[in-house]
Amino acid sequence: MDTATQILDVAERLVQERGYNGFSYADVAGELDISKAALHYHYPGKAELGEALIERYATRFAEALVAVDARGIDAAEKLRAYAQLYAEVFRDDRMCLCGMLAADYATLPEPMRERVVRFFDDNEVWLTHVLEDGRAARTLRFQGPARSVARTLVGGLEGAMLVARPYKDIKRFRSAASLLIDGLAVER
Amino acid sequence: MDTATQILDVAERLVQERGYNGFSYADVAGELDISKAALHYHYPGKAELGEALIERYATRFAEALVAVDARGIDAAEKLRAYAQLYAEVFRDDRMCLCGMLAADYATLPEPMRERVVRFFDDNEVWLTHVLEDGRAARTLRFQGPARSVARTLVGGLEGAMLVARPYKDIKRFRSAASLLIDGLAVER
DNA sequence: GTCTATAACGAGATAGAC
DNA sequence: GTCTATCTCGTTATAGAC
Repeated sequence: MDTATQILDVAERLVQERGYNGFSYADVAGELDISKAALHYHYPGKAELGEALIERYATRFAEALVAVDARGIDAAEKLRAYAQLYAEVFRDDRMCLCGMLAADYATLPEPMRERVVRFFDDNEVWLTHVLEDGRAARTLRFQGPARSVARTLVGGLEGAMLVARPYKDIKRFRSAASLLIDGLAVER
Repeated sequence: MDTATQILDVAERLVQERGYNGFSYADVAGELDISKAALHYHYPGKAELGEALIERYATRFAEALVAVDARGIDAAEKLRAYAQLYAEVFRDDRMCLCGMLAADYATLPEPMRERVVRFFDDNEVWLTHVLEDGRAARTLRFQGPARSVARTLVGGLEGAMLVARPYKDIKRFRSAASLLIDGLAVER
């Protein structure tokens, strides 16, 4: 695997575990046994590395959502698949990259901020469509704008990860995710 | 106001805005126009300052919950009052102190970790009682253990703050909080 | 209690050799 | 592409005077 990718892998994990202000070039270089200078060759500064991290994470997440759409499952199942994406991130004590960066938001350079917001916007758009489809098909039941429910779901899942992480207990996360989603599914 | 309290006030805001790894003794000293050494006199190290921050925050929060109990309102109204506590924190771009520290959890000294977890535990206990009371009085309706719903609420509100903050939009927070809580209230 | 001065270390970044 | 060496600055912390 090429160095640039290895750097992203390590830095991604470190940000998800420790936050943007909780890791350094020295940490990444140390784990890969390369010099900090090599890191600066691939990513000129921490800001550029941060942008690359969000870019890759958001792209992969978007692809995962396309894959969910391609499964041909109903809206309620899509929501469960969506929560499952978060559950996979939660393993080995990671927070959602953009959830973590939302906490660090006030200290982020502007280009990173924009990409974090776009990540949430994209998630909301996808969820909004799923929710509207589900309501139309009567597999989901909720009141008010689908967009509001979508925002509640994004926040609810991000927060479930945030609070469950200190307990290192994925059941805590799964339990909250189920309550959030099953509350929307018809036949409860 | 004495210096120790002024320090807590400034440090609290900085942690809530920027995170534990996003502020420094120099930031606090600069805002108060005192020296860093004076800061070390009142709080020997960043870890001790951090402990004092959580201690005061958790105490005030617990007092606020006692005050809610003293109002003599029904369980559904108590939940709305609980969400209102979060809404007040959300003003001027602050995250819940312990929600922020949950993000920084991996980098915190052990004494701070314990207090963060205790904060969430205490919140869950209070909410669990409210939920059980509300279910018994038929002002709240939900399935499964009250403790699970309590955890979903804590996570949902923390996450709503986390995600709404980049948008600087309290309506985003209020909307999510309402959906979380009104979904539990009878007569929907 | 508060200051100045300074130590000790780490972070982000650059220069230039290989 | 990767290295060593170095720079500059910020951070946490201490010593000792006032």
